[in-house]
Amino acid sequence: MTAPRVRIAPSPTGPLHIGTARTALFNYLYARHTGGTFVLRLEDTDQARGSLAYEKDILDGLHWLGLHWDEGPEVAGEAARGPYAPYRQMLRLPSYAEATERLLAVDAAYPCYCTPDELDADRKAQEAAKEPPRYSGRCAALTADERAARVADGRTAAIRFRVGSGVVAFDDIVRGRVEIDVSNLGGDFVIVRADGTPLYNFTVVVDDAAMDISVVIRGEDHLSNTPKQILLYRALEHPVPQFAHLPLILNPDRTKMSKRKSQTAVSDYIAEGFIREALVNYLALLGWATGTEEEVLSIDEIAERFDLSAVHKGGAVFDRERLEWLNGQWIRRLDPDDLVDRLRPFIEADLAAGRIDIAPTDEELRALLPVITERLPTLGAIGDLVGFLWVRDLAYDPALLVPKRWDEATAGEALRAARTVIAETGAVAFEADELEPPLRALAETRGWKVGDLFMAIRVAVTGRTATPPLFDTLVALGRERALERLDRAIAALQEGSVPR
RNA sequence: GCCCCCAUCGUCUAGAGGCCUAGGACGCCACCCUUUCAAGGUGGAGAUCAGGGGUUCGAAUCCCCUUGGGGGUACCA
Repeated sequence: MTAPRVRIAPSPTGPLHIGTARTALFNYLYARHTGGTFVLRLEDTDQARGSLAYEKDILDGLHWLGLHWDEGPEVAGEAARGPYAPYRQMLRLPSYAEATERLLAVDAAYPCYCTPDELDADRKAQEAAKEPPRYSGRCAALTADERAARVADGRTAAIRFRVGSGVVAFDDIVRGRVEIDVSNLGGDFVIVRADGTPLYNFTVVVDDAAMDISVVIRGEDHLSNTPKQILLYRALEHPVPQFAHLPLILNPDRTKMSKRKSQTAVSDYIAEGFIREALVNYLALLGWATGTEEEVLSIDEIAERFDLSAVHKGGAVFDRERLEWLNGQWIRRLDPDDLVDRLRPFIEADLAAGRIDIAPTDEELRALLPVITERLPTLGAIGDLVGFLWVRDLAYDPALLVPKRWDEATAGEALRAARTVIAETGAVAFEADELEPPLRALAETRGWKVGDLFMAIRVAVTGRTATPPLFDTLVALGRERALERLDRAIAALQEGSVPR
């Protein structure tokens, strides 16, 4: 058996969808596992809905995920590669025309002059009669003279494919044997619009045949298209590829995942700070499992274990909580320098949005890593976590400076005492190990709970009650700025501006 | 309506006739660790395997029916 050829064929009618990414991933995994070829083809014939911006979003997203294709079109400065070019449908128009001629020549297809109004009326009548909608076959047996008459009438023709009769069966790699009676296909279907542009069911077959695609891996929503396509393969006298229909990714209400009910754009996940390792890991485990208890796996480890026939048949609800957990797992596994690089764009974004005033240097960020990695569910959480380090003026409710067990006077006194200790200690070496013992000693001699003292200091220097470890935070802030913030907190308490 | 597909904890899943009084993970709860928050560790609640019939010495696993859910029914992809 020769190496399989698989493909992802996105249509640039919207940003890269999670579902498309998952289908691309499974194709990629199958290709890598079997030593096959992964092809990218752009289905850009829907000129009305498609756009270049979407095209870029899709390609960028695929690249970002690490789903690099072996063959594909020229895009964003990248040259086309592969022996089956072109890899975009608008450039393949002649091949559809040629295929159409072949079908017409053997009468496997015929021109249909029905107007939209006629078709509409047919459909309505069928609906009223409680019959399943199907093409009436009005133009199926027109004589040459009758056709000529309609052309003379100025009518243009769509091309319909003769569906015939019988049962189409195929062995789906994930679903097993599927059989559909051709009489349920809705009659002869249109393959070329009256304006001459080809339709999906036709172009996929012509392209997949031309590109020698041997395994078609796609979403379950295409299952019912498959018999039509098999009929087309036969009429075109091309071997029928294998099919594998993947279970759908679902909204929480178990309907097909949609923009209306879920976050579906991959770019939105990227913008939130999900990392590719996590998204790939998560998506691969939606509808498929290794059969072992391994859960956190790299794309290469997954490719090694991947088995299309073990893919589930039932749909899977997209669970963001689990994705976040995996994201945390992967963030903690990242190499520190890599993490600094990946964090950078999020810091820049915070800066641009005015959420912070100063950007840390790589060294500063790197030093912070040990205390922030385990607190980062997403990269985008960096600002929430330690943004207080990079703002000039801290804004917070002074009431937070007073721990539950204390009153304002105690808080003020504690902060003054702490300030003195920190000022003295820091003069030698401003390090966590140097700061902690004297502050603990202070709490002890005064009979304060360490937690209370530390909390007062924490709020004074960060403006928040939940932060990374206090002493690391003080060090990251620097001696001068820490003292400055303590002074401001003390002043705030003295002004009596703390509502109880 | 018609056609097709599917069905194990809330969610993702293991399970391919006896190893299952159904295992893991996320989430949830408790405890431990602990200056807060996380992370980590330990433990717990949570599924009569949709229901009913078969087949079999034996069924979550095989067959049938019912129910429920989903997908498709375009001169969209």
